[in-house]
Amino acid sequence: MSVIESLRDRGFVDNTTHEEELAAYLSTPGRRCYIGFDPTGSSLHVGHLVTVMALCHMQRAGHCPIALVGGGTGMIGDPSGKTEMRQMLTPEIIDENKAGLRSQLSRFLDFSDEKAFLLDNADWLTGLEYIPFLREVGRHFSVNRMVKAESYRARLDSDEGLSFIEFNYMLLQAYDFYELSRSHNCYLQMGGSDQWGNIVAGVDLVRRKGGETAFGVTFPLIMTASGIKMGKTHKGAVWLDPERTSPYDYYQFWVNTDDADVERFLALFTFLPMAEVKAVAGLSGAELNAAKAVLAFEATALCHGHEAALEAYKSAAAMFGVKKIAESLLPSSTIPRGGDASALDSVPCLEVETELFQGEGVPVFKLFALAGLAASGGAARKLIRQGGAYINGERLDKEDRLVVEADFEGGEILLRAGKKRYHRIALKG
RNA sequence: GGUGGGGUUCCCGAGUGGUCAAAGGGAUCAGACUGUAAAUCUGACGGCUCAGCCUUCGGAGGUUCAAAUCCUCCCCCCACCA
Repeated sequence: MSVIESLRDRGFVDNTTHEEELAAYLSTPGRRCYIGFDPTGSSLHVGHLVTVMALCHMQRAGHCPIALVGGGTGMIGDPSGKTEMRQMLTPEIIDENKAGLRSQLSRFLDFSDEKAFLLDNADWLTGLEYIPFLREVGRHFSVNRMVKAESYRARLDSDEGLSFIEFNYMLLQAYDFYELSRSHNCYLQMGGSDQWGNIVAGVDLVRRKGGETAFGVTFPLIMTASGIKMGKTHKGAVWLDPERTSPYDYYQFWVNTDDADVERFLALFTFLPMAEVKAVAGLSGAELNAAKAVLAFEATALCHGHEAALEAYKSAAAMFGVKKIAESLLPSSTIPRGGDASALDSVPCLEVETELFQGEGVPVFKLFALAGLAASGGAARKLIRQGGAYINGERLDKEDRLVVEADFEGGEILLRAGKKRYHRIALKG
């Protein structure tokens, strides 16, 4: 099975340009393909994962992925899929974000020995000169057609309008593709479905300027069954950066996957064989729940490593109970199947001075606020009032109950807010 | 530049002098039910040192015992016209 077929099978493909030629292009190993990443944030989040996984699949299939950081285009801002104008980024912030991107991508891709590249389009975009650019690139673009592109139309119809700087985005992204085709022999660009217009513009430009065929593939926008953009939660994005979203929280994010999404997500976000993934379709109840654990385990292992995944798994087992995961369920997964030892190590922990708990002690609601389980002291009080706060497994009934040294078991206290959020408090020293 | 319409608590959106921390919906949080899911029901939902106090309705002043609501100036947004 070719990569492209395999990607299609796993649900990655939304649209492609000239399908047959593309399949032929990819039948030779070592082909280059690229995806652009906006350096608008210092960390990637789950919403980027589809594109990252696609690059992984390419690399595993023997091709050479290029992650293109939009250091240049980031100074413009892509209007696609945005209802309002982007904030322009300063070069310093872009630099910082680039560094973060690189470290995260290298968890997924092997950048050694030119097996993959990380490039920055600032390298060729910032030096462009206006008049030559217009003469060489601009003349290939029909404003009539650009205006019809989905990415612009939404903005043209909106109250916000479209600024001229953003209108140029398409030309620059198209130019990227042209540049990569020449400098890196790269003839395939992939991206989210909102990038279709930009990608096609690049394909056209490569043809017009070089007379060569280039290809484009877009991925569907992944929505959860409840209709939210993948990776967005109430709290904002689920980050790939362990500093921002701990491996434990990352694991929990996946465990909390909607029933209806499990099979689809296993296909997209793990490398488990499709034959096994498809078997999940018929499951329900506890079995389906076990499949979520596998999904969480595999996804966490990919992003944070096997060790971290194991820890998150154990912590979950400690708090929610050990689940038996049948040998026959997704057998390729390396998730522990029996009920082995559990650990709390990956539950976030806050160290506090011992003195605080000597004498009077500290009112519990303050601890909840301190640990970040409640946004403020007031919110913590509310939580307790509603019966959603626990200390060492016991439900609290008094907001200002004082916590003293004697409450610590083995130097630690386990706080719990609601059903799923835990935090440890440990004595310092 | 002209004319008209707007800016309300996370979002949408009521509210035209006191009864307004401000209707209703969404989102969120908690509880019940479950499978750490969904759906449903219940409660919470500006802040706090929480039976009380403090701060909000674009900004700054003013009128009034009392203003989100009235007046003045300013800022910003939108539509149409230029």
